Amino acid sequence: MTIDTTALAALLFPNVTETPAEVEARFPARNLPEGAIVSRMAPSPTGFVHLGNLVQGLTSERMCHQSGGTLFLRVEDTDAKREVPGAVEVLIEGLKHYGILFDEGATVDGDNGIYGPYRQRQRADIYHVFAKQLVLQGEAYPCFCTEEELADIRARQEAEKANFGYFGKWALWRDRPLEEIQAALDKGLPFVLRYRSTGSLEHKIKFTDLIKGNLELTENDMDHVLLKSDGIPTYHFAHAVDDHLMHTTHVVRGDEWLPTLPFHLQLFRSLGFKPPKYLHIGPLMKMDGDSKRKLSKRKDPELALTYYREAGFPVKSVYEYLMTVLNSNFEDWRRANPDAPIDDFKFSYKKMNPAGSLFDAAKLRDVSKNVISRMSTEEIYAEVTDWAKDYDTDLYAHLTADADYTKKILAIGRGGKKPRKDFAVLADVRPYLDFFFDDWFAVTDEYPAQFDKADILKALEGFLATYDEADDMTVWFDKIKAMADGLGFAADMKAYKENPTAYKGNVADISMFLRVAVTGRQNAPDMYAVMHILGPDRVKARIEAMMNTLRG
RNA sequence: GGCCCGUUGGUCAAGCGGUUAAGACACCGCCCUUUCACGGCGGUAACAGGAGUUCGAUUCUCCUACGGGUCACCA
Repeated sequence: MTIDTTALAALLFPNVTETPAEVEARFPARNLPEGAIVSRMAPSPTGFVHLGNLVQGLTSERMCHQSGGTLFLRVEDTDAKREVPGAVEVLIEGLKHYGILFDEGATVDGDNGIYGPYRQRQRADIYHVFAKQLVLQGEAYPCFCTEEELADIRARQEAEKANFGYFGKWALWRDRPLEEIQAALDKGLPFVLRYRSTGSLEHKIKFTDLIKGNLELTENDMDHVLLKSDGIPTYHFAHAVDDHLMHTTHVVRGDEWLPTLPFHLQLFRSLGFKPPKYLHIGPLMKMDGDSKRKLSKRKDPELALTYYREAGFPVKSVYEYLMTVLNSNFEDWRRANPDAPIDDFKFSYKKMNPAGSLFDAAKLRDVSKNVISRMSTEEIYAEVTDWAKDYDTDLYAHLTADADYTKKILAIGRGGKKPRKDFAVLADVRPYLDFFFDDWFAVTDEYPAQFDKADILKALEGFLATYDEADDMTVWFDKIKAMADGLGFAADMKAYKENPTAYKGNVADISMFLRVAVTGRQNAPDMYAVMHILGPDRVKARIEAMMNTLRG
């Protein structure tokens, strides 16, 4: 049975007057150098940006910008039900925060570029032109099935152990005569537009994915929905139309799209479009008990980018961590070029792993430690104050009260070949430097029990007796050694190790006595530097306070 | 259940027919060191299993197992 497609198209799209060719003329080819890659990020505005978005975005961004191409942002807001108010802004700001720079596309204020609108809901007219074309070609038809009918089909398929879906004999409206469609329309029944698939499960298609390699997939035999009852397209249809009109050359997306790829290819062919190249990325997984599973938005807070921001991971850290996951040679490159800007790294999709990878929080911390250790004093200061302003206002107040003082602290052991690596996250800064602030500093007398209080007192006294801030480090430490010797503590570590029982302790212990008095703890950065930053008055005051405590 | 993808040490991950199977994180030991943070040296630890193809398979093919994904008017 054949149907009059011209009549059907007129019935379904009475207001569509533009032709596909006219629409195409509004989206001219891009004027870009040979080999330039055009790609996009096409997230749906669900209210937050997640790690997967960033992985995909980073890949697209590197490919576009390293090839002299264009990266644009398209908002896939086709699902009105899931729309979260303000989500587009959250999305754009979030991506900007992580340094994904778009050349074109949706912005907070509107659109930037000639291939817009870049919000799909605003492109309804465009999709309708192509939908009408498919109807005319006999490759699309309206379906008036209700939710109940669809559920019933599914139930019967389950009972029969048949494949699920709307296809073949289950496709109730696939071959209805025009009169019935007309009647349903007259009744004002809602309908969706479906693709009339001629594919078969018996047929395989060969396909080359840039990450997964050569694939053999089964043809699509399902009559998927093209336009929803509100006239807005599904992802599939919007993808084909938009990426064609916007001249996308490469599509980077999660491999959960692989099963629908045959359908997408089918659509491109029906529409007469050349499909883009595809890169399907494996999912990010996490350990859940004994098994791996894909990171889930609902269960895993660490999927949201805001989680890392709150925890105090600098943007650069997250970026570099992701780069180590995406391109395995990145770490080698970074070791060889510790100070090079990350943009100098030659990113290659060929180095990407076809399998999903487990998100490794320990590795992230390690990468972050290195990233932060490489920052200049100014940079770490800016990073930590920026973070503290939002997440630790008390710390922020302390850090900014005297910026020069704070910078001196942050400068300890910074620079040089073996910089200190104290911070994995910016939140680590507070416990690291709290003792530099008098209102945070607390006197403790928690000395290990094996030491005699009298010796500790004598050491503190002895130190104060000869302390001169003008001493250079060698002189300063020689004085401590001399004092240690006088108290029966070994000044020379080697001598001590050879015969530990001959001494009450060693110079390390003496240093520890001072350290506890001055910093309130047994572990701290270099004491010489610490004392110089605190200044002689405070050093003295703290040591004296400790002596009073010890005397009871 | 159908279809699809994947599987190298605890984790990330090189390798792309012949290697003593890299490296990083984590872990352990030693060294350096006035503590810590670094740094150096070393160590434990892997090709899921089985058939083929081949002179030779981690690399190619098939089967099984396991893991993951997908089968919406969500993307």
